[in-house]
This record gives sequence, C-alpha cells and structure tokens, in this order.
Amino acid sequence: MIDLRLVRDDPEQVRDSQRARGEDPEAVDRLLAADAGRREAVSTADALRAESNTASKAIRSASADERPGMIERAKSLKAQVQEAEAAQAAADAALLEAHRAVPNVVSDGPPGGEDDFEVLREVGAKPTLENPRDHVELGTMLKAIDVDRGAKVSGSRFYFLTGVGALLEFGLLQLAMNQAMDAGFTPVIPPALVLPHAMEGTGFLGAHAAEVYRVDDHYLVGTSEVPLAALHGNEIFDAADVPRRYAGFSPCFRREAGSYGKDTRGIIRVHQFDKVEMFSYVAPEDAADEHQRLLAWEEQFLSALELPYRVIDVAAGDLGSSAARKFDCEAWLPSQARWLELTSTSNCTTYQARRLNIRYRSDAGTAPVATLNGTLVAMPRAIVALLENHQQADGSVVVPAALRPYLGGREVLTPA
RNA sequence: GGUGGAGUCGCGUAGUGGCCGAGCGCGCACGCCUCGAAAGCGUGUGACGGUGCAAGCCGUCCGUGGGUUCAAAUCCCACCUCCACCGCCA
Repeated sequence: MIDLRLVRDDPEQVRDSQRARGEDPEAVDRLLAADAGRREAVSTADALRAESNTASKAIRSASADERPGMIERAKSLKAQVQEAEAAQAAADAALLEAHRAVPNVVSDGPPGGEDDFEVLREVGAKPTLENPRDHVELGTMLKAIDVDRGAKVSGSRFYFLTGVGALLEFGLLQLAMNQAMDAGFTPVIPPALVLPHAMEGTGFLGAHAAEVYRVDDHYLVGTSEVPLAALHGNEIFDAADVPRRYAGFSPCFRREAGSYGKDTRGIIRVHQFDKVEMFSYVAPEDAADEHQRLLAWEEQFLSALELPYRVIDVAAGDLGSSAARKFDCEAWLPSQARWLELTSTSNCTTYQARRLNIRYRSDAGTAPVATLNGTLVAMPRAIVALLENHQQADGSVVVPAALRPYLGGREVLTPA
C-alpha cells in the first residue's frame, strides 16, 4: 500500500503515476474520499467510547441509589458505541479496499506499456553461429533435458533435468550462493507453500491471482520473494538491523495461465523451476541505491556465465503493483535471435512493507522499511542461455570458467 | 493423529470481574553522584489510530476472532501457535 500522507499531500503525483501505468487516476480520488470517511467514523466512535468509559467507571463509586439509573445510561451509551463501531468497521474496510486498489507510485522509469522499455546498455558479444541449435536439441543431445518425458509424466511445460542438466543446476546454485554470501547475503531455504496472508501481503493475489496454484489452505509460491518478504511480517527492525539481505533458494510454481502459444518449445516457460532470489530490507532513503546494487549483482552473475545480455528499464505499465521501478536483464537467445528475460529486479519501496507491516526504528521514529527483490539465477532460463550461447558446431557446449569447479573441472559438455 | 501444559508492554514474570486503561525485575535511555567508570539514587521507557501549529488530549491493543456484562488480561465459545509425552513417518 502506498503512503496515505502522500495521497493527502500530493494527490496529483499519484494520479500522474496512475496515468504512467495506464491505470485509472480516479482511484486516487476514491482513496481520498474513503480516507476522509474513515477519519470521520473514527472520531465519532472515539468520542462515544470515551463517554461510555467515563460513565461506566463512575458506577463503581456510586451509591446504591444512584446505580440503577447510571447503569441504564451506560447501557444506552453502549448501544450507541456498538453502532458507531459498526460504522467504523465499514469505513475501515472501505478504506482498505480503496487503498489496495492503488499500485505503488512509479519512479523515474519510462511511462507506457510492455514495449515502451528503455534499453540501458548491452554487454558482451553475441556469438557468431551458423544455424545455431536450440536448447531443446542441445539438451537432448547432451541428455541434459528431457521435455518429452516431462510431458508424459506431468503434462505440458514440465521437464526432467538429467545428468549434466541436473549438474548444471547444482553448479549454478553453488556459484550463485557463493557470490551472494560474498556480498553479505544470508542463504535461505524458505517454505514453498505459504498461507494466504503471505501471498496477499506480497501482492500476488491481485493481478497475478490466476498465476497461482492453490493446495488446500496453502498457496504454492511463484517466487521465494513471497516467503522472504513475509519472513519479517509484523516485525520492527532496529536501525542497525538494516540493510538485511537474504538469498532464497526455492522451487517456483506458476500456472502460466494465458500464455498459451508463448514459448511453447523447451523450458523457457514452465510450471515448476528452481530459483535463487535476492531480497533486501533497507531504509527507504537507501532503496534506490540498493536497487542499483541488486542490478549490479545480477550483472556480475551473468558476466561470470559469460553471457551476452542487455539491461532494460521496464516501463510503468509493465510493473507489478508493488514495484516502483524494475530493471530486467535479458540474455541473447541465438536460436530465436531475440532477447530473453533472465533476471528481474524490483524496487518496491515501502509498498510491500506497509502491507506486511514491516518497520524499523530510526531517530525519526518507527516507519516502514523498503523492500527490494532481484533474481540471481532462475535455473531453466540460465541453462537455456548457457547451452545456446556456448554451443559449438558439433553440438558440444563450453562450460564457462566460473562454473567448471562445480562440474568436476569439466571444460566442455559433449554429446554422449 | 492422541493426551496434557502454556501464550501478558524488548526479555523474564505478577495478575481469577471495577484499586490492572496492566505491577515488579532485567535491559535500554537520560540525569545526579564520580577525575572517569562501576555501584547507588532518580526519571523515563511500546505499537497503532484520531485530533491539534505544538505541548498535549482522546481512543484501541494482555496469541487471534467471537460472546456474556454498565465494566473482561480475568468468565464462556471457537481457532492459532509453542512446549512436553505417546503413536506414526522421510
């Protein structure tokens, strides 16, 4: 949720943000009205409660004669309080609904929709390959990826990673975790099933609700951002506790509803995959700098894998509701001669923390922290990019030097 | 899954209907004392909301949600979590 003070003090800024996202600026005015309505209801109820408390307290020291009349008066006050409290509850609910309807205020990124991103830089040389094989062909030759049997066992968009495919994931995991720990992250294995409040608090039951699998009373997370954000829900950090950084490794589950026909081949878009996610809790004034650091760590990792990539500044209309700004790193995909999103980092400022009630104590008092997340490595797409970019004419794949220690020193993966 | 016990202001605890709208100890902060410190003494100590220029005032919060009552930490109901033991199990 956004800061209500901002809405009261500078509603036009929030309306501008809505326009940049291509969403309704009127939502801001509905929020202002709900806010005013709630404050009035609270004042009314507070005053009645105060009167009722006083009347009730006086009974204790009253004489036996006075009592019956005073109790009658207290009873009637109580009835009024109950009425006012019902009105307050309704006003609270209305405010919450209007509050949640407004996504985070965008900052600095380009306005517009999915195609209005801005390319910030391109790093590394695209490989020169004649008739490059795609990752499915390479993965099959290496006996690393088995999509046919994945479909046989679990349906479309499932796969087996076998042999060197599995080893690649383990290697990527180790490399990622080591880099994260060097940067001061705490490694975490979080739960992959969470309660509704955790999913709700991170904003994944809004526009993304159709993406989420549900099992009995739990949701399957689509990213470990969810448990890592909810980890400190309802807590207050001391100022010295931030920044705090976690690197979570978890499976991720996505229904991929509405993506029929997109990325149907191979393991680019799948229902289940593993990912290492960076998550930071920082003081709000440090959030923009932390966002740059997360991006730098993502780039460091892509560089270690020797992948050609570009960085884009995602347009406002393509941001999630919690994000104020987002950068994606896209690796080159030789088989399709296009860029493929490999990592993504979002600055959620205090939006998510306000929903999850995560604060820190500073000299200025208690205030919501800022939260940020960024992909360090999403396994299937990293493997896709590795295989395709480092392939050789014979179908063998060169292992980047940084990964070799985790693959028994192997320099090249060769078809069996 | 079964049985029993427990959840109170950072931590430990007191508290079985109105003197608890929460006491004490520890911790922490400030002050006094001191050359400095410790000890000692004193004062203070949370969150959220409303209102106000502000000081302040008012309201809410004793795991959560309901209920009884003029009045609930305290009584009733449901739920959650933790601990112990038993059973089962990777």
